[in-house]
Amino acid sequence: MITSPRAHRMTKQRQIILDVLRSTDCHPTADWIYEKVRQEIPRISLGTVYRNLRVLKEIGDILELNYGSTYSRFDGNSRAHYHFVCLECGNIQDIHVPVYTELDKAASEKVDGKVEFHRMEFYGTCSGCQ
Amino acid sequence: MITSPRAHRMTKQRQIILDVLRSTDCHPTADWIYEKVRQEIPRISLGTVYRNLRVLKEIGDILELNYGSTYSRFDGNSRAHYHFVCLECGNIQDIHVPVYTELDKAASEKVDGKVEFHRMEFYGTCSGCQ
DNA sequence: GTACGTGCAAATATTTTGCAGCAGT
DNA sequence: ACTGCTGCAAAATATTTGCACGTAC
Repeated sequence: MITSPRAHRMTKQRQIILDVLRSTDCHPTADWIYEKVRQEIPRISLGTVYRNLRVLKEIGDILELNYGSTYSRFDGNSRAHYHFVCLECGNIQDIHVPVYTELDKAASEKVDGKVEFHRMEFYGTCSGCQ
Repeated sequence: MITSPRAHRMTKQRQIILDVLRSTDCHPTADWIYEKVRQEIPRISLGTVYRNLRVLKEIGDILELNYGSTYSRFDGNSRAHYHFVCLECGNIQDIHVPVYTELDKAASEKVDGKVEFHRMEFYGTCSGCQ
């Protein structure tokens, strides 16, 4: 018998978590998502939110960000893109520039292994904090 | 009276923590550093290690990395450089390529704020995990 | 019907902090 | 001497997990 890859069920909880994440352009924390989803499913637990965020990340539907904080933020846009992090307020913006895939090749030659992709975060001060 | 910038004292603890971090090319966790420093100062506390890592980071002597883990890793090399993270084992290598400072300028034009620097991490599989 | 998913609560893991005494400058 | 720093222990924070029941497929 062939071991099939683990099937994922689209539960009401998982769907709404994904919807919440896709409907915002901020990069929320697990707790922010929890509060938001609770407006639709009041009895959902924080554990369920975390479990679903992990699954969605493994599937590749969302990204987990952890830039300088003790907690993670999540991004409903899984296409490769860069971020701008404000050093003052911690806010994160998406940056709309094409991804420099050629950098992976340059890095490959300097590394003991196989490079698959990269992430880049720009840091500075956002206009609100100037 | 002029408020002077807060002075930092170079204690035995702080010096040894910095020495430990500078003498390794791995990117250790706070706990790894704690165990290492304990060989020299057996009664040091983990709280002291965390407090000093924070100060050293603020001074700019070390870097705090948190790429995909629930815990931070630290880097005794504070000059700008890139990292290669193995997706299998979590190991981190330094990459010796010149830093692309021109990317900051390109990002500046797309961002609502002032870009000061960037960080980049390459992901893939290290040779030991192939 | 099967086995993945859920809610709940307790457990982990990591990092921070209050306090009284210690030590660098 | 002044004030930052330390060890200790407890607290705070974020995330994970065991369990019995629920539900997507």
